[in-house]
Amino acid sequence: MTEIRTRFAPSPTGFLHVGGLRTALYNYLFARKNGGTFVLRIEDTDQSRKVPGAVENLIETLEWGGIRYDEGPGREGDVGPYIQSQRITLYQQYAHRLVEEGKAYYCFCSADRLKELRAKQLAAKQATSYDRHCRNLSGEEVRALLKSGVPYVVRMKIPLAGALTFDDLIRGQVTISYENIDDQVILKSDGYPTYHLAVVVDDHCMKISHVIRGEEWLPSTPKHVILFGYLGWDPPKFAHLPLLLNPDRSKLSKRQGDVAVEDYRTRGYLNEALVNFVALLGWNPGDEREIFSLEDLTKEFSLERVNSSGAVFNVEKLDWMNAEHLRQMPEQELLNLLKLQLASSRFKDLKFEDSYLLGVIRAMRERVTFVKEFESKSPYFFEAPQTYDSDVVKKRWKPESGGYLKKLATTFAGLEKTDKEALEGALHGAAEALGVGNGELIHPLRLAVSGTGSGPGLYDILSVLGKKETLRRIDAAIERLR
RNA sequence: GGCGCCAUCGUCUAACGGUUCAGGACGGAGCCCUCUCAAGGCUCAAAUACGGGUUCGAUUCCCGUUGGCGCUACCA
Repeated sequence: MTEIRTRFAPSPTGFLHVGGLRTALYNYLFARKNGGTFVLRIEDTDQSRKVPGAVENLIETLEWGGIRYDEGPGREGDVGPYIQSQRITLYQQYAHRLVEEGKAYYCFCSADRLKELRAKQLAAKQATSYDRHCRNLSGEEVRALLKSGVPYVVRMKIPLAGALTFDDLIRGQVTISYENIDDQVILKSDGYPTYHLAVVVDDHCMKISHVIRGEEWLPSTPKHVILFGYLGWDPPKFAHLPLLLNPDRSKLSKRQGDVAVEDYRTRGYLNEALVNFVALLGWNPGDEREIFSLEDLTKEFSLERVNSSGAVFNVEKLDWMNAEHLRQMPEQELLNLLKLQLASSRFKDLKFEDSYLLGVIRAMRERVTFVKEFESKSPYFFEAPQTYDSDVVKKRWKPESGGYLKKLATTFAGLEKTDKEALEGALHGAAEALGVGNGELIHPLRLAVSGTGSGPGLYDILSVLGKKETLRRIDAAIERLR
């Protein structure tokens, strides 16, 4: 059996798209699952669309997602280089070989002629396609044109009649008639190959066994299959993934929300949550599990379970998944994330003990979707309340509350142990002594220490804050809410 | 326009001709738990696009229609 080799081949025209993340992920998972190799190749054959820094950004973002390539830029294997602009002579050799063998031809048609042809076809309501004008040039004509320095491209010859059928691992057999395929340009006038030539040459030279890519490539796959045949190579197996869609079911794009992986990263999504989420857009394990680590996915993934219809990128479910991953995360890991978050917050100058932050984590973990919400949803763990929620004051703070809390404070002050049980016992005792229900103390106290009416259990808050801080906040509240 | 792909709750999906009043999850509604808010548990509403076949039997297979999307560049 031949070795499994997959590749992710983005063009460095900007940031990594979430659709790209999923494509990369599936390639990575398939390789991992089958003991194969995952290759990263940069397709930068369009000079005009190059964006500086995009390659570095792509790699960095992939690594953030935990998708580590085995071979690629900076991680050379035997079949490099892995950047197409460094391989152009290779493509040129093959392009000219195809011309020599009569499987491709020079085309000297100007952009203007092509444009005109197009306009004419459009006006006549015909399919727009190249009219193969240069396919019929004589040897002398070609030599003369070449000699006079007229710019040219190389086009592949598509058979004039018949049809081509290829197998797709996800879609089964796909058939397209040759008459619907253009004599595709494979080498541009600037000497760079087009995607079609480069992808075929590289997938062969890099010994790629499975081409797993987006569905937008399905219509051009026949061209690739023809090229593999012309070059005398066996084509790899193809698997065309369903598209990721906007809520309105158009192809996922900017405008209708974030599409860059980096955007989700800065918005606070966990890498494992985003990866888990995109993995499930088009694939499922066959049972009802939904929460997976990258490692789990590696064990479970199979191309057979990839489906063929497009999937809407539903942020609400992503949010839920992020919360799930947050809840499952080991405390120490969450602690590190929280420290990072705090370091870039308005509390960055304050110092908190790990044990204190761990207390915050235990109290808030079930209540947050993002790490930053530890800060935004419960700022009272990091600073005393400056104001008190007026609705809660109206509902919970009665004229006698101040007096009750004063009494409660005295009880607390006398406490030696201030764990949850001791605090609860003390509060119950105080309520009984005052002859009121526990709620008459609990609610005003929550308001006093947190400034809000919602959040973790009161005793959890108190035990995290500690006795001294609790008493200080009670005093402040009595003063201010008088 | 031409060609191709796709079609189950609002969304992600399960079902690989019959254990199905079509299952799960997100979101929504309600109830329980409860010091609040969450989390959790329980319950409810919500789908096989349409029309023909094939078959004893179709969500499942075939055809057509409709719809959506993609491709149709010297972009990938």
